Amino acid sequence: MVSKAPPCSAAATAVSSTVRQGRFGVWGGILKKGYSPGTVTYTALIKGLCLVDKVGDAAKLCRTGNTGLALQLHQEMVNGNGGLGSKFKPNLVWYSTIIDGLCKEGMVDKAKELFLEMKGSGISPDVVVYSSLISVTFNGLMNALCKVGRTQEANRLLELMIQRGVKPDLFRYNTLMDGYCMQGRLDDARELFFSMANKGHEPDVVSYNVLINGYSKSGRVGEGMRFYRHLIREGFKPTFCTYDTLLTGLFKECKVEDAWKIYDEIQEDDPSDELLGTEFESMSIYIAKLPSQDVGTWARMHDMDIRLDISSRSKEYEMIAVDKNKVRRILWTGRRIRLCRPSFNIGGICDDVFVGLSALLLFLCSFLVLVSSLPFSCVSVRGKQEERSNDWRNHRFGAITFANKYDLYNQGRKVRVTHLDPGRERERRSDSPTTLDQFNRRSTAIRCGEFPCTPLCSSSTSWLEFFLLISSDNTMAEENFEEHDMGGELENENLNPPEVQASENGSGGVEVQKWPGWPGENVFRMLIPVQKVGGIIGRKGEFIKKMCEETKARIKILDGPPGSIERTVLVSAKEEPDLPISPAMEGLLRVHKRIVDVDSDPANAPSGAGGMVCTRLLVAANQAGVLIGKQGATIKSIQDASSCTIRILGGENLPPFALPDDSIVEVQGEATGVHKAVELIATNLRKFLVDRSVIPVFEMQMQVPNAEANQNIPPHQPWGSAPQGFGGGPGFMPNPQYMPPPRQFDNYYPPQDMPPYDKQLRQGPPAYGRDASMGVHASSAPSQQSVVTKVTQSMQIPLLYADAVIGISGANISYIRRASGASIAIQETRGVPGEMTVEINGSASQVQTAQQLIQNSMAEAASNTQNNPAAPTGQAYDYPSQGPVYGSPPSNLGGGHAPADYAYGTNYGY
DNA sequence: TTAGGGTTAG
Repeated sequence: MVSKAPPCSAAATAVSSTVRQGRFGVWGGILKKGYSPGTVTYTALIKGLCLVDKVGDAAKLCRTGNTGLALQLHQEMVNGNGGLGSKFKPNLVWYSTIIDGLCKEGMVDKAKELFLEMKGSGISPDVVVYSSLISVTFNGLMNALCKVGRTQEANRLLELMIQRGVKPDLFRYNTLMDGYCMQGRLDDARELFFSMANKGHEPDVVSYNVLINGYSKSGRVGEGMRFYRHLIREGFKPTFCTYDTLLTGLFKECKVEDAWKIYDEIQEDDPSDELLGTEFESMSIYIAKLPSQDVGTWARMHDMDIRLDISSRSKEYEMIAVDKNKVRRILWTGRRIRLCRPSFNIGGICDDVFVGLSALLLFLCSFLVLVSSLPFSCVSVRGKQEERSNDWRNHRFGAITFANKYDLYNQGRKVRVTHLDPGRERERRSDSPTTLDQFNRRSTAIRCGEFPCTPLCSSSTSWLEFFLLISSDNTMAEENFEEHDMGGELENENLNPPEVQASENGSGGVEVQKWPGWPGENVFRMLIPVQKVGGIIGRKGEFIKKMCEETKARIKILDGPPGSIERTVLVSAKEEPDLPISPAMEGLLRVHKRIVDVDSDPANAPSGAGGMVCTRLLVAANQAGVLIGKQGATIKSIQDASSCTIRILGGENLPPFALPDDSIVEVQGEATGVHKAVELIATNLRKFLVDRSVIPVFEMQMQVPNAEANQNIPPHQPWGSAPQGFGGGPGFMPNPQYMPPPRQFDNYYPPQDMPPYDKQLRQGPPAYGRDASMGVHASSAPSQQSVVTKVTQSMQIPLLYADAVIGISGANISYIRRASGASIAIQETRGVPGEMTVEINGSASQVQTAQQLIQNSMAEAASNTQNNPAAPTGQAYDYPSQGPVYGSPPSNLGGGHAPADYAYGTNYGY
């Protein structure tokens, strides 16, 4: 702020005279320009305003951090001394404004003093004055140290207001309800809601929002939903806040399916895109906690066209395409591509310097494209690289895939690639349009020489971005974007010089090869128990050799880390698009046949064939997404056709040698069925093609031991054993609802990619497996809800620690809620004085995180107490109890009673 | 007759 006030005395004189002449505009302009007047000037201005009956404006000046001055002037007025005092007496507006200013600055006692003084001088406070005091009193309630006293104070004040004939207005009711909600007194809030109409105030949308918010925060979102339905029935238009609070509650309580329904409703009811143009915080919170392995949910969110804010996008990749006519944004997760509404979030982009830079570049590119006559299109591929992963490849491969997918090279387009590597704080770009071959060679150089598969920079994440400037007048039609999956992470990377080949297409014609290595290779990875390895290789390699010869597939059993119970069989072969079963599929099925001893002729089936077997395939996350299909349709159809149970597993189920983005497809059932399922799975996955040259990379990476991250995994199910129930395998806890009380955890911070304690708490298989195995055919709503298994845990905490756990203004508990994602309710422990019950609800990891954070808070408080024995006292807290458990709720409140039923006690101590 | 205050979400 500039401080260039004219010399004080001169200014004061100038102001006084200016103001007296009513020329406020001049001074308003000066103030707006950033001049900071000195006290003398201010005083002169305020006095001048008062004298010309602009009391409100004068008092407003006092409120902007000038309460001291205001009080001084006030005193002058009251005492009647000095120039102002003799001419101006404080009136209702003056008091009102000053009191409000004091309240806002936390000087409640001084505000009270003025309140009394005002009444003493015969000025009756009106609803505005009461409101300021009540608001501050209620806000003060959030302060864990004194809220009990403040509740009563606020109630008394309200009562006084009513007694004096000052009627609460709609705002007041809403404030009051919110106050009750903040205290967890939801039943009181609810009663007040229903009693409002009787007092001549129909609830408005804010009234509903307050209650929905209250219920959402207290883990009673079901009731929040009822109010939401009520709101709709009454013909109100929900606001952004309605939805965001409701969604927050639904996500907190893991009612994901309901949340999606609400989101659908928003889409239906919001054709103007008013609401959807804003990013839902609730979504972001949910998404931030969504495991990247949860492909189904990700895919579904993209199907639903859910917008993500910038932080949520860090989990995925974003492509922005600009061509001469259209600007499009494409969200791309798990390499599934989705076209979104064209929009740029400038505000969000500014959150991140690099992203801002990228956006700038992109805009420059788009500017070029749009204003110049150059027939260029610009495509940006970017994403956040996570430490210890090889995600950087995805971006580059994404760029290549993009170009390949739209056959840009073959159409004679030239592609200019710009790559930005902020981790190294330098920019690298190719200055001339490249051919595919040049591009590939450059990519190879990047991959081999300049991009180790280790963190690019010291921070845990860094942004990577590629720009393609594609010389074209081609229109990348929207439908092209819509339906394409982007294929595997290594898809269509071509490092070899172009070969000129021809292959027959389905109609018998000859089609020139589209790009070198076209169409690429199928790669399948099957996990097998080590004891089955011999059965595949055969004596002197006879089996494996024969299988390779007969199927034309490459079959390799990868080395595993010492002691591992599983090995990977990698089967690859060039795709033959016209064959119903590609060579690699054939190879995979042959290997599988050896594993499960299944015979194509059931008559020759060995005795084991009728038993239950379990086959596991390793697939990239995006492949798992494809297998699941829209609403789980694909996985269901495979299960139906094969009579098997198929589950997609991730996280702790992965073997140590799995790649970061891998999932397991586990098929359980009768051997013949499992074999059929494997065939169907392979059929679905054959469209994921990689260039031959990257297969060794695959092999190499899978043979790099990564032991420490996975050492504690419970042993996998024994091969071929009967499918287990949903209780989890050995090493899993039973239903966590009945777990013993939590212990102290020594190391809270888990490895980065692993949700804490999921290993211990996970119950049952992931949702898709479960839904499918239960034979759910109801097409309307497959239970996505179970994607996050809900757990409830209670902790008994001495009230001594209430302050530590809740924090000032609930700051700690809010933080814990937010950090853990769990829904946390605190209430008195019935029958145990001096203790409170903290009920935590959420996914296993959320609950565990919350528990740990609570314990941390307590431990910290305990150590502080040791250092400072005067610290926490055993004060009882009522935050945030559910229902009117604490204190004495206002008697006869609401519930259809007459207005006269408002009785808040009688003595108000002002 | 009005000023003056302003509720929910992040």
